[in-house]
Amino acid sequence: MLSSDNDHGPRMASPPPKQTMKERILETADKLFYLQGIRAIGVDTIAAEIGISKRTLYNHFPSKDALIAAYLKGRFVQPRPSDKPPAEQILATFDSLERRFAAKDFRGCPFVNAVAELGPDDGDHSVKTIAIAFKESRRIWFRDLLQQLGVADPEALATQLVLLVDGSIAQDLVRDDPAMARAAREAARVLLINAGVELDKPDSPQAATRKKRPG
Amino acid sequence: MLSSDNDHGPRMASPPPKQTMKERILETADKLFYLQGIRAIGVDTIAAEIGISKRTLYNHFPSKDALIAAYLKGRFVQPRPSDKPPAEQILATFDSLERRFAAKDFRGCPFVNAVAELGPDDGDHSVKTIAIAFKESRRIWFRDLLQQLGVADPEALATQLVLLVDGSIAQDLVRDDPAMARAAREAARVLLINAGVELDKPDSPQAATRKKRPG
DNA sequence: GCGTAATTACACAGGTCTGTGTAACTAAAA
DNA sequence: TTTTAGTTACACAGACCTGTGTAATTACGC
Repeated sequence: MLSSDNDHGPRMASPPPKQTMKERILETADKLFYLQGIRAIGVDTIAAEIGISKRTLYNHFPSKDALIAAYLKGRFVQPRPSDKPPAEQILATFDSLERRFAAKDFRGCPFVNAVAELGPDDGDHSVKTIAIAFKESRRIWFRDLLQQLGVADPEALATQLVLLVDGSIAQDLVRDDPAMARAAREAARVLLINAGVELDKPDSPQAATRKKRPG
Repeated sequence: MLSSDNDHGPRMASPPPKQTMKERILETADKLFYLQGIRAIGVDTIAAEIGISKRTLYNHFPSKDALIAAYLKGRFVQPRPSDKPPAEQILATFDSLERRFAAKDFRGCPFVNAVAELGPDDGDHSVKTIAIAFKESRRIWFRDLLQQLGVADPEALATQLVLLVDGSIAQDLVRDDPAMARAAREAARVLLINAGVELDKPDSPQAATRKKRPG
């Protein structure tokens, strides 16, 4: 008996993976869509990468558009709640970004990329809808933390923080420079301090000084 | 004398435009590439939009890649020098952004979009090279203005400002919300003030206050 | 063994894309 | 007029794309 690479059957009792076929397809689509681009990857490529027939792929997803939507929905993960102080959580966001930038397989924000790629031709508009929901969820996450910190205008500051996040992502996408995350972190520190948030670790005695203007 | 590139020669007697065929192609490619996406637009579509044959297009550009490169190079425009005070110029950047966001035909940063669309399959890597050069030129523009203002670390602050620019662009791309530019402007104001820059118009008495933390 | 359900191989329709080849046409320059 | 250069119409190659149809195969539960 061959039982090949996992085990057998429709729901294969695979020792290591323990994945549904649908999960395997989605996982592979996620990798290729994100790394190479949605338009650049055809369903044949995905099926070939897994080693299945194109027909099997279409037995699990009715169309490529459905696969794209599933891909984006799968990328929509909420940050898990943390017991660390809110200010630390906020700054840790940028540390996490820096780590992801340093990774070889970082290719920007999948939602922004999808909107840029698919453009206004988004068939059922689900792509843009998902992208907007994701961006808003990030903003809300910041806002709630800022509310806990008691800042005067959490809505406005949360928006400014997501600008720094998305800005550093866009910059890193074209420049491949993880330092963009550090720059964003520094800017976020200034904005937080300006809003009255007390930060314990003054890890950079930057700015607030001013050279004399020549003239 | 060869009387430049429009005056006469093999061009058709077009009364109003006075454009080279090459310019017309590039102009149309620019519009379609930017609005619909590079991968979404074929050379046939561009030729049809102008009303010329595909053959003519290929007589002026050896390949679609060359046309893409020309499109991006054409988008690479330096901001013209201004005699306004540096701080005003910096903040005016965000006002200009807000105006562009409000326009119906704004679809994000063409360079970021191109990198996102073409991905790592960028044939001769010219796309990413151009994109990097553009982003850097923007940063340098900010940096030089900040140097004139005498801030302590113009390099770092310039980077933070471009993060706000690109962040607001990315956010507007998915959310279609020109308010992102205002949020970026407010954040830029805080960063400038924190760096010791004197701003004359305090157009928003925001932040710097802090509600009592519950607990 | 038998039934059931997933999967496979494979062909194919119909569309799009980039890029080329060619002969005829147009209009200005010489 | 003759030459020359740009343009046009049109066919076509070769590739890729999404999605379907079908009959054979596999491997399970019973």
